[in-house]
Amino acid sequence: MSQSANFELDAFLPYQLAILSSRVSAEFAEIYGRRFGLSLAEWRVVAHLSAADKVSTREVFARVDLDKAKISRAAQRLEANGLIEKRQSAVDRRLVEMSLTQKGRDMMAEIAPIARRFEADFLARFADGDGRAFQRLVMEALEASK
Amino acid sequence: MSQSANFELDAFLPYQLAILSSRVSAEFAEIYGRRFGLSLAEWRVVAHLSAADKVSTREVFARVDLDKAKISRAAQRLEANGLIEKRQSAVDRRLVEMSLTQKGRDMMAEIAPIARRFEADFLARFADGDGRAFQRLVMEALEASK
DNA sequence: AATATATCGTTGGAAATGAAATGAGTCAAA
DNA sequence: TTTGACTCATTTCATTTCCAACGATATATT
Repeated sequence: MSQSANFELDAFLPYQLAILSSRVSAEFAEIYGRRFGLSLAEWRVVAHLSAADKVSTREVFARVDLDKAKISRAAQRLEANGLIEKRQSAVDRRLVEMSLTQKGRDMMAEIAPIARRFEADFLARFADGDGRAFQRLVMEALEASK
Repeated sequence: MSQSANFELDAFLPYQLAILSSRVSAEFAEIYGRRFGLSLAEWRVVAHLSAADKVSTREVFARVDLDKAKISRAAQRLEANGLIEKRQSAVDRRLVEMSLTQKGRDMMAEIAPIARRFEADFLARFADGDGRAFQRLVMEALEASK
């Protein structure tokens, strides 16, 4: 009998990782969704903008793991809601430079501590120093899979 | 100036986790997609069935982190392709019992070692014993977030 | 038994998604 | 300086997804 067909999905790391990630994301999305009406794509865009302003769609695209169409649509909604500004780059007129408005910065100033707290709470679920170890290993895996 | 608005998305664990998970899933999906024409949902269903046969949609739903509609549609395609069988449960006629056909078992017998190899290769990217440590911590996190 | 309530899997339809097409702009080579 | 090959952001369109409704069945209450 082919015993190798007997496969334990639960013990399969890619699956475990997917479950963990989707749970954590869903938990956090619940917060910024309920509180600020943001979608995941919108959250990522404003979060990225808060660190590096004057950013083109293309740069966001390169850094944030969303496809161009999603970013473009997220940016449209963010602009409509007054959270970001978009303007054509003077240097290269194909590029759209996005930046947070004051309203956008205010919102990020509210979300940032909530996000940090969320992360801290998550890490606190681990025993002892395991939280930090976990984060270190996640970063190691990210480096290795680039 | 509100410095707390300055948020480093790259260093935010939920984001890191999402990136890592989607990269790993995409890599593996490439394999079962190209080689067996399976979607993610289909892969999960057959993988789950390989360990526990005679399973209702509802049980798959409970264990596999997919919504009912997706499972139902995945099962339809799998049945159409002769990989699973569906029959009404004699005990409770609302339930649909799914199980792998011989063809389905054969396919899983092919995929299983590929999956195990994929996982091993991924773990080997880590330094030293870090791979096992990582998997242990992922499981710890899953337990803690139930 | 009759009725009400809950659960099962599937389906319909609105919304989201992603791949490719589009149109505007840049740049290099002849 | 014209041509052609690229690149950028948006839009289009076919597909997928998700939620809620549905019909069928089961269970609890009267």
